Amino acid sequence: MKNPNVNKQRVERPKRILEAASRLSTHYGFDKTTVDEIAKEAGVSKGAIYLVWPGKEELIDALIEFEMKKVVLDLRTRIIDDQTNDSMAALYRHTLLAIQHNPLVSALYTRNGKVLGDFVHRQDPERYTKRLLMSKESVAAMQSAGLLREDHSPEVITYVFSLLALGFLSISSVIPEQNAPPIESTVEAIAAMVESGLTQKGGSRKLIKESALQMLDLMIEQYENRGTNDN
Amino acid sequence: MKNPNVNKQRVERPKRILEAASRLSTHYGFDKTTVDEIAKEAGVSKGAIYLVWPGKEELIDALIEFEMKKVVLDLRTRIIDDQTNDSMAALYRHTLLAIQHNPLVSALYTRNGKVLGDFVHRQDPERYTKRLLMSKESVAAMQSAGLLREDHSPEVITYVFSLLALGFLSISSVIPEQNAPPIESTVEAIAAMVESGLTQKGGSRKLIKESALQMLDLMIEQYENRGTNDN
DNA sequence: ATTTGACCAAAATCGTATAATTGGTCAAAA
DNA sequence: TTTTGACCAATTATACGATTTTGGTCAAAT
Repeated sequence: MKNPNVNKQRVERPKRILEAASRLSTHYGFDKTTVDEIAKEAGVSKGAIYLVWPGKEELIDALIEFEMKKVVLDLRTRIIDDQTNDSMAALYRHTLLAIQHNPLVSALYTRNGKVLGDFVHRQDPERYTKRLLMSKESVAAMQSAGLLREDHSPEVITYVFSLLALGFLSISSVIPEQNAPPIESTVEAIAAMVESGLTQKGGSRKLIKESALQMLDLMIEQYENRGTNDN
Repeated sequence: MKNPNVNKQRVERPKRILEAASRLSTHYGFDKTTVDEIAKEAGVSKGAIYLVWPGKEELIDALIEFEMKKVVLDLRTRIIDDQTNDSMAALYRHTLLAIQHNPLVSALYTRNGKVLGDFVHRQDPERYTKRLLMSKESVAAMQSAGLLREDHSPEVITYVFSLLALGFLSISSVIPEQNAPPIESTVEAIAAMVESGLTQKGGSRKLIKESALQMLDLMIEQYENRGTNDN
């Protein structure tokens, strides 16, 4: 406790382990990645992992949360950095790209069995069906704020957002990337479609960015609280 | 040859076999369905099947063509019957519903391994990636005719059409149907989105229907020619 | 001239004994 | 006190022979 380096080392260790697990899992899948390999990759012993989590299952849980948080943080900076275009389209575009940029979350979303393995599926199927896209509630809130059209129910809009993302993320396995147009133009077209088809004209651009960031900060806060808790 | 019933019986038999194969394959998948079972279900002997096709592989090929043709015919009647709404939105809506209505084609589109089995994947992967949705060429033609927006390339629009359909068809495996909004409202929202996001305002409604039917008739003709050929 | 179904070789499946791997533990080292 | 890694039980992979299933054939029946 005297040496702050030791303390820092200790609090950063779970993170290092998760990063190792992330690297290996994206490459070989959850099932094919062993606890031993993760330990080796993280430069710690196997026992050290069991000092943090009671079992591999809980490690995977933590890994998924970790990756989801990374995506949310990535999305946050994408939105903040983009100062030229505070539109609903831009918001959705950044969301798609942020998810696509993260292989594990992408696999989780598309239910890619190769990466997820049987591991994740064995449990109750609902467990990993966490919402990354806007929730029904957020959509409803945005409708009230005059940002999204109100002639579709929040359920339907949320559903369309999801299916659009799913299609975007899975299409590469049907149409090989070499036959596909550049991602940028695709995302651009999707975003434009969402903009003209689902948003309310004349909504405050400032409000869009604000409420999006508010939503994300809430999610980040939730991740942080959960991470602090026992597990 | 004297009795016309015999002749009719003969020409209809391949169809009966395909229908039997269709029934069994949608239920058990290609792999789990045996040639013998198909013969039993169709009320013919196994040899009779080999009188029509040289092997199971060719039977599956024929089955897929058969189902695709069914979808195209279904789509055709949907479009013709819908006299109230000759919009691009309606066209796309009918397409989605027609595909979704056919389990085999739906499985082919979403690459559902349970139904397709290893059988279809063993071959060159391109083989069964036939376009059902509008081709690049059709899209380009519709752009020239002022029906689709020209600020996206034909490739991008085709790609977005595909990914949207893929998302629509696969979402049920991620979000269970009980948690989903009614299909009608979903399709409605998607169609509205396509309409406002990808179509050119002021395009002739008559032209939309006309060119759609023209395209479908061309496809049907192609199926018919192929069916007449040797195999 | 057609159609059938018993028949066959090849492939898939099953049963199982053996070997290798892996999640998890804990006495010992640091 | 904290961390490690040899160790173990249990699960999973492998090998392989026996058994069943299945795609495909063809002499016989219709």
